[in-house]
Amino acid sequence: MTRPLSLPFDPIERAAHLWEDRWGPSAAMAAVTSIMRVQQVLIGELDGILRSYDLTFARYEALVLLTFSRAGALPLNKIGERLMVHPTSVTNTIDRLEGQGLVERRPNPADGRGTLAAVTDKGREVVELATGDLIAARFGMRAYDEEQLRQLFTLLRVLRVDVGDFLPERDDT
Amino acid sequence: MTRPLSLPFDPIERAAHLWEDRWGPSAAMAAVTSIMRVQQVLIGELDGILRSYDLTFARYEALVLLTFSRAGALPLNKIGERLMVHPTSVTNTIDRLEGQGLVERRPNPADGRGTLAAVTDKGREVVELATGDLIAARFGMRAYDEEQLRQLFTLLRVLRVDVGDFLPERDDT
DNA sequence: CCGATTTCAGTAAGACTGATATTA
DNA sequence: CTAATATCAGTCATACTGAAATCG
Repeated sequence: MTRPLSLPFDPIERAAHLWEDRWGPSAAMAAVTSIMRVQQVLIGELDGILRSYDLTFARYEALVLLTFSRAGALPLNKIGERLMVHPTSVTNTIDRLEGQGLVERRPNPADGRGTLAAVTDKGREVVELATGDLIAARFGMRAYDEEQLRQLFTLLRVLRVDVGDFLPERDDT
Repeated sequence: MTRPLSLPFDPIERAAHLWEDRWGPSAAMAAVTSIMRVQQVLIGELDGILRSYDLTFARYEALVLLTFSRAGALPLNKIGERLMVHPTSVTNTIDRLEGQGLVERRPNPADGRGTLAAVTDKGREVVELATGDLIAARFGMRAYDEEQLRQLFTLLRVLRVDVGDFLPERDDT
């Protein structure tokens, strides 16, 4: 992306003012547009960092998920559930990781229909290195302190609950 | 996207805990992952709404931008600047809008190298209708009240300033 | 000549639909 | 039999690189 020097004004704020004059309250529109823009910036930076390892953030997430599982292996459908991606996208992601030797496919001993994706040793090495780089770059979130990061997480979780990504913690009393 | 019924736990929060045990503070990772997920949810809903008009959110944004300009027309490079998209993407976006009869290309009278994109009457109609639908859907942000929307905007602006999207308002005293 | 504007050709990653083989 | 699992083929919108034509 060409970074064509900062605009002298906030383009989203400007749009919001014009919006307000024409269609009324613009807070939702301004927030949505901000999310889109921030996501675009972040994915650009993260994919840029991961390019050295021939990874994208999507594939990195899958790898990390596998290293988090006890056996270093998960059924593809579980991967899709956790990462919230389409089954065909999981197949595609694992194809690529397998092609890079970071993951291996095995039949699922517990379900003859299923396949497990298992991290290889090389996969674990790459995750460690890539994670180091991402942490050094603070995941592209250098602008925020810990408190702000928590605020963001909490605010965004409101929507994730609302769309039914997961059931909010039940009280076990 | 198959919406495979809510998980009984927050997958991002779970990942954050495992992360913490292994690599330390996870707030940045949790926030980034949340942004990615929320963006995915929102783009899915917005593009779904706009599909009736054969639009995507990206093309809708370009159309709105044009209707906000005085003459209903802007040079392609200005569109790219405001929407923060790559020049070739602007060409592609305008190609599609033009193919749908929502926009017309004209030579830029002020710069022989340049091209203007101008909204057509049909383009203005479609924007009105599509905007009505988006507002009815509250831009996918039904989970939030006005105060939270402002918080989100403000928090996200911190990053947009940090990466140099625009110069924060100077004080004209 | 240098630089800005736009387009084009080509590549890549991802999201999705619809169909299919396999197995619970 | 139905439903779940994974894959495949193919489509689509987008992002990008590199090169080129045009003009200031």
